[in-house]
Order: sequence, then C-alpha cells, then structure tokens
Amino acid sequence: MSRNPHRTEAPETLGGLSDRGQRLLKVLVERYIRDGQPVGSRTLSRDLHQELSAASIRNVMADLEEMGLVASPHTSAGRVPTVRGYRLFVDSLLTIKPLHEGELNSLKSQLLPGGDRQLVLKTASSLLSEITAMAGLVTLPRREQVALRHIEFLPLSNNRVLVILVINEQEVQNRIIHPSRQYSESELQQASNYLNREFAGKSMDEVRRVLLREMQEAREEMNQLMAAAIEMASQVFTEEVPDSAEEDYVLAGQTNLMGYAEMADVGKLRRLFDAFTRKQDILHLLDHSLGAEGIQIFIGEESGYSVLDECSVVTSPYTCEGQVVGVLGVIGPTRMAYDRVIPIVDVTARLLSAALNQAH
Amino acid sequence: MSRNPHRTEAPETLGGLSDRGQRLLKVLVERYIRDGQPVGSRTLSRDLHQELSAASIRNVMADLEEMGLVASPHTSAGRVPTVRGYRLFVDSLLTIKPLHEGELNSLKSQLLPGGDRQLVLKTASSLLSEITAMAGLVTLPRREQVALRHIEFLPLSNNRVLVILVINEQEVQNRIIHPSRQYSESELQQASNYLNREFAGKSMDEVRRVLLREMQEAREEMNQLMAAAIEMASQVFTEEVPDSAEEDYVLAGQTNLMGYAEMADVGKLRRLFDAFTRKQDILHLLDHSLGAEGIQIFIGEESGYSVLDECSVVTSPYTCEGQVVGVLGVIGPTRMAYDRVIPIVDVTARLLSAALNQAH
DNA sequence: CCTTGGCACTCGGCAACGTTGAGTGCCAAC
DNA sequence: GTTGGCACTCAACGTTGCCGAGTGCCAAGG
Repeated sequence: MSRNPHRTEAPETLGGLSDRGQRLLKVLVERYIRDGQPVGSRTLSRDLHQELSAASIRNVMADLEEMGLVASPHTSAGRVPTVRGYRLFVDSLLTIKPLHEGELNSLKSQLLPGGDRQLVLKTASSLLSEITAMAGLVTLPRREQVALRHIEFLPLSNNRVLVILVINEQEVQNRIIHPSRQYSESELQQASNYLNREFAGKSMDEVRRVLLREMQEAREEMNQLMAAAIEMASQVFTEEVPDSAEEDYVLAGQTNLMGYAEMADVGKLRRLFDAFTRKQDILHLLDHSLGAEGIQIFIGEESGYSVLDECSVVTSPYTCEGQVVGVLGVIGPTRMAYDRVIPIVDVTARLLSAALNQAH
Repeated sequence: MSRNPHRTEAPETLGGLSDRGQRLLKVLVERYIRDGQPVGSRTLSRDLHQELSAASIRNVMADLEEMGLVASPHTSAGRVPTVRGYRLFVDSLLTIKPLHEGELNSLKSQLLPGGDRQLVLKTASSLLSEITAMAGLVTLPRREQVALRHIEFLPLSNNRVLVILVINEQEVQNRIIHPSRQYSESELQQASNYLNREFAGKSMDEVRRVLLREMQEAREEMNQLMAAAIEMASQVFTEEVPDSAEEDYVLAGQTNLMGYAEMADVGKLRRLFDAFTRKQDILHLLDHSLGAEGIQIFIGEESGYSVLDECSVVTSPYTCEGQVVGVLGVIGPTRMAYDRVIPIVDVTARLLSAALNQAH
C-alpha cells in the first residue's frame, strides 16, 4: 500500500492507520489548531518530548500524507491536516475538554426559563458566539402542530382590518386584510367571537378544511354575521401561516469571523456574509442536523456548500417537550478548537431545551 | 496667501477660490470618483480638452492643495480630494444627474402604499442598497403620540398571562407577565374589556397616570374585577413600551460595502460591521438628520464616528401625515457618485412618505 | 501678467536576484 | 525499526535597479 520502505506495519486499528500514526496525527492536528502554521517533523518530535526522532516522524508523515490525512502546502513546508484528517481527528482521536467554569456559569445564569421565547433564542445565539469567539446560530423552533389559540379583528381606515392571531400558546402574529366592504367594530367583534368559539384549539389545517366546507354549502341559512366571519377568515387562512416564520434563524457574532486569517480574503468573506443574509443554504445545512442525535460536525467541503469551504459547523438539535424543534450551533474556521467548541454547543443545547421546556 | 508666484488672482467666488480653481476641483473630483486613482495634471488637462496645459494646471493644483481641498498621497502621485474638497464639491459644484428611468420605475412599482408597514420599510432599504450598490438604511418611524388602541389578555400555564397590545392604529406588541395569582379566562376577558372601555384611545402616559391614581385611592369600593385589571395593567405599563422598538433601523446590502477598495482592510470592515450590529452610533448620526430639511450628507470624518472615517452617509428624513417620523439613507465609501446617490435618496424618501401616508 | 514647454527630481511599483531557514526524502549505519 | 546525515526544495525576505507618472520651478513667449 505504501511506497515508503520504512512504513510501520504496526497494529492497525483505524482505517489502516497504525497506533503511532494516530498518535502523531492527533498531536499534529492539535498543534496546527493552536498556531495555524504547517507542522514540521522537528516540531512534532519536540511536542512528543523526543520520544521519536524527527527522521522517524518523517516516515510516518509520509504514510499519513499518502492516506490523504495530511498535506503540505508546498514542498518544503510542514504538514497541514486535510478534511479527512480533521474528520478522523474529531471522530476518534479527540479528547473533549471540560467546560471552563466561568463559561458554564454565564450560560446557566443567562439561559433562564420563562420570559420571552424570542429573547431566549437570541441570548443563546449571543452566548455561543461570545464564548467561542465565532458565529453563533439558533434556528427558530418549528411548530409541529399549529393550533389556533385566539383571533381578533380590529378595524383600520380604508376598509382594512388588522387581524391578530395567537397560535400555539404564546406566539402572536398579525396581518392586514382588505375585506370587500366596511365592517363596524361590533361586527368584527362578533365575527371574532364566533370564530374563537368555533375554531379555538383546532389545528390550522382543520380550520382551513372546515372553512372551505362552510363556504361551499349553506348559502341561504347563513346569516350576515357568519358571512362576515367567513369572509374575514378565508382571507386570513389562505396564506400559509406558519412557514414564513419557520424559515429563519438568529445569528450572532458574525463579525467574529473577520478576525480569522482564513477569512482574510474579502471576496470569500462577502460570499459567506451573503449566504448569511440569503439564509437558504445555511438553513438547508442545519436541517440535516434536525434528525441527528446529538452533536453533528461538518468540516470544510463536507457541508456541500462552497461558501463554507474553509469553515466548520458544529451543531446540536434542541428540544421542547421532548420533541426536537430546532438546531443551534457555531460556524467558524475549519481550524477551530473542536475540543472546546463541542461541549459548549452541547451544553448550550441542553440548557436551551431546559429553558424552553420549563416555560410551559 | 499663496507661496506660488503664478497664483491666479482671478474673481474669487467661493471661499477664496477662483472660478478656474472651482472648475478644476470639480473635474478632479468627478474623475477621482470615476476611477479611484490620484489624478495628475496631465489627466486633468486631457479631461479639459487641452484648454489648459498640464503646467498651468499644476499651478492651480498647488493652490488647491494649500487650501486643503486636495492632497497627494505621496510626492509624485496625483491629487486626491480631501474631506473639505468633497464638501465644497457637493455643496456648490455638483450637477445632479436625473434618475435613470429603470431605477425610478422599480422604485415606484415596489414602494406601493398599503400592506405591512414593516415590509414597506424593508423594501425601501433593499431598493436603496440595490440601486446604489451600497448599504441602505431606514430607521423605524418614531411615534410621536403613543395611543393605546386595544388590549387583550390570554392565560398561559404557570400563572403567566400573554398580553397583546395594539397601539397607534396597526402596531401590535406582545409580552408576558406574571400576576400574583391564577386568573381564569373569563376574568381576564372582563379585565381587558374594562381596560379597553376605560383607556382605549388614551395616550400611554395618560394611561399610566390614571392607573397610578386608581391604585392609590379607592381601596374599599374596588371590586375584584377592577383589582385584577389594575394588577395586570400596572405590570404591563410599568415597562417603557415604545422606546424599545424605536431604537432600531432596517439595514440592507451591507455586503455591498465589501466590494469597495477602501474597505479592503478586514479590520476596518469589522469595526464598521460591529457598528452596524451595535446600532447605537449609527442611530445617533441619523438622529441629526431628523431635524434637517431634506438631503443631508456626512463626508468622512465629518460624521464624528471613527468607524465611518472612510465612508459618506447620505440621508433624508421621511414623513407620515406631514410629520417627520424617520430617516432613510445610504452608507458608502467617501468616493461615491454623489450626483446619482442624492436623487435616489431623495426620491426614495418621497415615495416612502407617500406610501406611509396613503396607508392611513 | 498669465501660459507654457522644459528640466531635474521624487517616489511607488515591479521584476530580478541572492540569501536564509525550515522542512523534506532518502540512505547508510547502528 | 530507529536515527543522524546529506542533498535538495521552496517560501519569505531584503536588495538592487529600472521605469513611469507626477511634481515644482524656471525662463521664454504671448
């Protein structure tokens, strides 16, 4: 397999990689993550306390390079981990560092249950970005069942009507509709009373179904009140209510990414920030993590989105009432301190879940 | 005044600047805005169709330099306008270009009256950024009088209550309060009925005042219903309602700024973007324009905020019902096409005002 | 008195060049 | 299997020289 005559034929435990190879890869990646410069054999030998001479290390390095785990930027530079190298590192070689006490405290003290849901998400995102010094990311929780809780109509000028919709306990939406004729305040009041009595607690889909049926049958015995209510409601419920808000996330600390050398190119930076505002690609990627159990890591090109080529994304789903409802995570350079970031994302997801659960 | 023996002593019309000097400064600034490189005497001579030789131009340039209107980056480079040079240019030399037809059309067709107010602001900001290829900016309209339109209470779990507040026609706010005891749905219904009957149409300040009075007097004849309403209301109205939302703006196309050479330095870029997320400084600056009549321009350091040192800001207030309620504008490099940007900002402000006015 | 061509000078940008130092691959000796 | 040694490679860096754009000043000419 190897053209190197000195290749170590030692116990192969992982993808045909010797124990020593693993050990070296681990130290190399750690070192590279620390100072961001290609690691040479001498440096590695020193990091291993001269256990092995630089020459021996060179032999192993040749093997690692052949397996596509490391690469050298040019002939006489040290080695740099490839995406595959990072992958092996995070999958099997990583020793997770426990959370720093201060970090844990600030997480615990700021991610408290109760209060505004939107605010809690924002706080989580900010905390992620502050603690990791990278960009934090929290998707808005999706709502599995969209139940109408309450509806209210208020007349505006020019025949327009302000509709306030409360769905799923505490989520408030509002929109403006243009009915065919002017309605008085009391007509609107009665219409909303009727709708609340009839539909409160029902799912949006069901509301839409029943509404449709009512509009088709029963022309004659329908009184003016009902007609009003139904015209209004049909305008409200034809638009897709829930999706608009679901396709979104809370981003924090994007500017942190500007500090990293791998983002020195303004062009790259721009494409990345454009992706942040477009949201679509990022959301797609995060969707993959929705189904996953626990921490998920995308390294460099693995994500499949070229704007993230030199970035890694560490995510974890978070739950509400036992159901996975969203994803949070961190975006940073491929060369990030995975051993620190992973527990941070993990704990944040747990604390956010706890905060959301106790709110109900 | 001038050490140059050849100094022109021609008619002085503006700040001691000869007619010819003005003419040259104008052409120089226009040229520099076009290609962003120091303009030399030869280039200028060509731009003036050989009216004057390069040598003569050099004499005038020396004057301009001495007056602090232009500067050379180094000994043998051309001249570049200084902030004072730009100022003179935009104040007295600029010839405004009429709006491109396509631009006007897309503005008119997208900034329609009616519909969601938030959406209109967002559209305005996006249009500004798209048409100018810089960053667009629209402050949320301030509300001079904050009148309570409608209030609604909905019970949540754990004794908490969801409060929905409609203020000023169509603005909906919601918050969660924790009353001292559990209230039933009908109690809350009655409480909101009472408050709506009593306070609808009144200003927030007035509501707060009356509430305070009611809480002090009248312990005995206050029935349970009123007590409930007042407990709830006091929790709602102690927080400052309007300010939180007012301190905000809609930003669009920030990433456009990454395309400009003056923003090539990632450090500068970062400080600028941090200022965008912090919002405070930018809002302060925009506040200055609230009182101003029409277009206002801040060039480079004039703004007083060091992050904007190499940027210019072009703003215009916009109105609703004849009252100035907000500011919109554009942020870009000092070297921007003022003759195009100014009419764009101006027209956008007018169209936005029109859209907001007709909504009521 | 203003304008203009000429001239010496300055300085950034660029390419060519050599040097240095870190690192590699291979080999022979242990 | 491990190690020191050796030749080789290559990015990074500083030096050098040259080119071109541009300037300031001056003296001649309208």
